[in-house]
This record gives sequence, C-alpha cells and structure tokens, in this order.
Amino acid sequence: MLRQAAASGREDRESGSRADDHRALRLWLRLLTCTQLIEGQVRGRLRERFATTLPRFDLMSQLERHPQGLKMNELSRRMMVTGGNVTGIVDQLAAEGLVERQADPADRRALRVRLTRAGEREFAEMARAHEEWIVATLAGLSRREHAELFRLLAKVKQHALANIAKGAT
Amino acid sequence: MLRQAAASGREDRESGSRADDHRALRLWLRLLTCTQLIEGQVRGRLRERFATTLPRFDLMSQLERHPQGLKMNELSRRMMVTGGNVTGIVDQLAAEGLVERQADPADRRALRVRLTRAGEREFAEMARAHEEWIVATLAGLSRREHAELFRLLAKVKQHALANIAKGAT
DNA sequence: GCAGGATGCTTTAAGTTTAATCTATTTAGA
DNA sequence: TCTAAATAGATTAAACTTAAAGCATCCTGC
Repeated sequence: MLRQAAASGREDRESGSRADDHRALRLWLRLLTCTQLIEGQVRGRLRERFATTLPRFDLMSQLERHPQGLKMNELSRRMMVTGGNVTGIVDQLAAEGLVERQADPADRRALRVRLTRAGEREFAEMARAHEEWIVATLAGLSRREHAELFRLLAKVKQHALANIAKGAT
Repeated sequence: MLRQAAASGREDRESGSRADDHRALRLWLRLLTCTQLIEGQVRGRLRERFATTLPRFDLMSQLERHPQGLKMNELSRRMMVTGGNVTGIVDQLAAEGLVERQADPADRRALRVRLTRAGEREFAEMARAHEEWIVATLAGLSRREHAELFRLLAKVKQHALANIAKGAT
C-alpha cells in the first residue's frame, strides 16, 4: 500500500533549488511542504482509525462550533471549498445520520445544516484524537516559538487576503 | 463564476473557535488557512493566464530544476503524490510536447522524464509570473521576519517528518 | 545460475474537487 | 408593482487523486 509519498523526507519539493531561487519562493515552498506533511498524517490517521476523511472531519468541526447550524454557503466559505463539494459531503453525512438539513424559516432558498446527536458523539471522539496528533506534531516548538509562528502566519494570512481582495475588483 | 471561496475572509475556518481550543490546534488551522489562500490564488491565476493547473506546474518546476531529468518515482516523492498520479500528468504533458520520457540506460524498468525545448520555454514564462505572485503575497514581511518564519517552518517540517517516521515502523 | 523478493511504472475503479451552469428565491430600483 | 440583478443551493462534466493490483525488470543469497 502506497500511503505516504515522500515520507522519507530525504528529498522533497524543496530540494534542488538553484542558487538564484528567491527567498519568497523558498518560503512558500516550505510552507506548502509543512502543510502537506501534516495534512497527509491527519488524513491517513482519520482513515485508519475512524474510517473517515479530512473534508468530512473539517465540515463536522465547523458545525460543532456552531450548534445553531450553518448555511451551505457559510460552510463553503469557511472550509474554502466550492459549493458543489459541500453538497456532496453533506449528502454523505446526512445519509449516515451525522448531520441534518433544516429549512431556514427566514429564507426559503437556504438550508441550515447541523450536527445530529449521533454526529456530536462521533465528532467528540475524533476531535480528541485529532488534537492529540496535532499537539504531538507541534510539540517540538517552545511556547515562545509557537507564539511567534502564530504571529507571523497572521501577517501572511492578512497579506494573502489583501492580495485576493485586490484582484477581485 | 465561483472562483474563490472565502475570498472575502471575514469569516473562515479559524472563526468561532471556542475558548478552550488549544494553541497547537489554532496554529495548525492558521498554517492550513495560509497555505490554502495562497494555493487558491496561484491555482486561479495559472488557469486564467496560462490555462494550466497547479500539479502540471509543480511537475514542470521539478523538471526545470533537474535538466538531466527525473525518474517517475523521484517525481512522485518530490511532489508528494502517488505514482499513478504522476503517470497521468506526465501523459498529458507529453501529449502536448512539453515533456518527454526517455529510457534509462542503466535500468530498463525506469524512465527519465525531462522538459522538452518547448517545455522549457513554456515554463520559463510561467515561472516568472508565479514568482511575482508569491513575492507580492509575501512582500508584507520584513527580511527579518522572512528569515524567522523560514526557520520556524524548518522546525515544524523536521518534527512532522520525525512523526511520520515514527508511525511508519 | 536461479528462486524469491524488491523496485519502477502503469492501469483500474472509486472517490474528491473544481468550474461552470441551472433553478428557485430574494432584493432593489424604476 | 414589476422587472432585473443578486443570492442560495444543486447539478454536471472534467480534472485530479488515491489505493490496489498487475507486469516487467532488477537484485540478493544460496
């Protein structure tokens, strides 16, 4: 079973950069690599231990934070995926009885999606394991480094958002 | 056209975290958000201006760094995707004359993939634009912050790799 | 040499994700 | 009011991705 490409890490996307590659580019590649490494781990473990997928987990985690439910387009925006994607995932989870769709009384176009009791129970268990994995992965950084990284990423996020807004016209 | 979910950025994956969410988790969510924001931008622009996709660009960029060519499994490892995926993308690019497969004289199972002249020309143009986008996105950080972020991500990467190695047994 | 296992690549089927389009509903303005 | 534009959600086709299985070739230890 080929589960994790590049797990060895001896050579990866960043290797072989030529001397004239610029700093910003290398920073971006490293950011991408870190995310994909962690994401790959989480994805594999969710599949092995809970027979679920990352997008399903992500969607449920959004709902868990919003017990009053979220509209489809709110889910789409928060998860940063397209609407069609959300439709498909909600379809699955609803068929399994983990979430439910309710009509929005104020807007007949809209649906409000929320966790069912079973969904809440299921998610609680996954969330505990998930947090353990993440904590373990990031445990090598000191509290100070955590804070600094968090701060720097806030800046990156802010500039990325500004960049998008600019292009959106 | 629904091109960029969450482009507004007023509310995203990180919003609504409950007070007892832990630091590591929030750090991971922010890392993920940053990556997806930038990745979404790059993806959209590659499509609009060059009618290509991120995986195609990624594959070509690996080859550009290795003029002597790379074997299929080296591409797979560096791009962190499965081998079957690489086969498909190379098939496409080869059909368009941007890359070519050459038999490896030392190993008759292996193939060496490299950019064609046309591929080099095509990639050079895309790479220039791509670097501009990335530089612009990360321009808000000082040289010092760049270096610090790079260093911290190196630590994250290292721990993530160690974590994977541990689970691989 | 020569089994038996490992490696390199491809294929297949199933699932995911996207971009674009469609229908229904709401909102805003003449 | 009434029409046009905007919005919410679902749907579709195409692209991407994966896991698993298959075929060919290489390598190791007897």
